[in-house]
Amino acid sequence: MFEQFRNKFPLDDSKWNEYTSYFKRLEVPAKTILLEEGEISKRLFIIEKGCIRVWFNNNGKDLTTQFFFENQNVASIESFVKKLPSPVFIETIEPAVLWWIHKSDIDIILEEIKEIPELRDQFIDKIFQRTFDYIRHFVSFIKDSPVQRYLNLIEENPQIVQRVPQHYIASYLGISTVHLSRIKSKLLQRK
Amino acid sequence: MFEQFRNKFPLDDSKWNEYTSYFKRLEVPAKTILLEEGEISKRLFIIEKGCIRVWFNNNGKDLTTQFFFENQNVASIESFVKKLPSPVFIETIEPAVLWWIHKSDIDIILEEIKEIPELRDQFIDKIFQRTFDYIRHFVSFIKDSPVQRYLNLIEENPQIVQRVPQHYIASYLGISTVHLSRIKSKLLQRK
DNA sequence: TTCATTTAATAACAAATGTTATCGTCTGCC
DNA sequence: GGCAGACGATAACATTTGTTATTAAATGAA
Repeated sequence: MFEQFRNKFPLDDSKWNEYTSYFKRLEVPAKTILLEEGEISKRLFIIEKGCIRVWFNNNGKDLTTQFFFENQNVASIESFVKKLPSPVFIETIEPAVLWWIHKSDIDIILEEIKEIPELRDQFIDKIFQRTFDYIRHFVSFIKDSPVQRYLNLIEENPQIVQRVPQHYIASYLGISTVHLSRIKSKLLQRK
Repeated sequence: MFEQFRNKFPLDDSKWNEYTSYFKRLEVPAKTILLEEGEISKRLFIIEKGCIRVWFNNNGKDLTTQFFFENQNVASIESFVKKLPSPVFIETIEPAVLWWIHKSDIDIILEEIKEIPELRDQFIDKIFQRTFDYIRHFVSFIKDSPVQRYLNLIEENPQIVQRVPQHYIASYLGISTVHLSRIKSKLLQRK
């Protein structure tokens, strides 16, 4: 699982082995809740196989805010970083193989990593990049119509359209399931 | 201008004086464009007095994405960090007194600061916090109705409602000027 | 002050989107 | 194989929101 990342980290083998040994493997069925709303996020997950959504309950309806797939890492980020109750659920969509690491272990790794300029800068870049991604996502919400957002999704994130049930996608796009269904059928007519 | 921040930075006076000397004062009228769309953002602004908006042109209509007030700092963040053309304009709303620092000077300061654990962690916290703020803002967009978003704005950011022309606020809320006007009059009726 | 410009309110109408309900299909499980 | 539950399409209708046009008020510059 971790070999593919090996060359990204200028660490000697003993450190590398120590760090990877912190991760535990976890196999779960579809619709498994990995983090409850209100719980403090203490585990960071890396997805070996499967797909995960982040969502929250809004007046009885669930709103999905993010999807994650193979090789991505998932946590309720503010809860994880600041030890606050999570505003969201984290739940598998498909049966999944995951690796997770405890917050306290990550903290140990980070303290050490922050002393190595190259890795520290890599870490800072990652946080920045995450911010930029959120900004992009946000801007597309105020800029694009639902139809355009759906077309963007097909273009930029085909995995979501292919692997995720449609009603989750609808709430991710900020529209009702009925409306998404209408959008799809109108797009089909044009072809 | 900078004395108020002095105690936040564990630096000796010589470093402090060097760093603050990088900043230049700038006084501009209302509706001054500080950064053009397409331009690479090379200046970070700190607002001593006045108010600024960040916006972009979407099919002939301008969409405002952010407002900034006294003591906040402003740049087209991804453009500034990655030296890419800015997708947005930065423009004063009121006559303003600003202090700005060149990207190359910030880079010098950051390189030094990253070696001081306390300041480095402060910097990392700032980036995280910015991300969390974007997430919050984004979530309120998919979660709340325009009426609720307007009420939140009054509650959480009264400065915006008080100092910013209403048509900018409308686009910031993701609605038309007419709709915002309707919302206001309906809220007045209820009282 | 005066005039042009900007800003905000409102009405009338159009378009987009949500809601509820129904039906058919698919899927996983016993 | 059959059944319950999940999923998606569609229709009918309701509500929200946008568009365009008009008017009035506020603002700023000469």
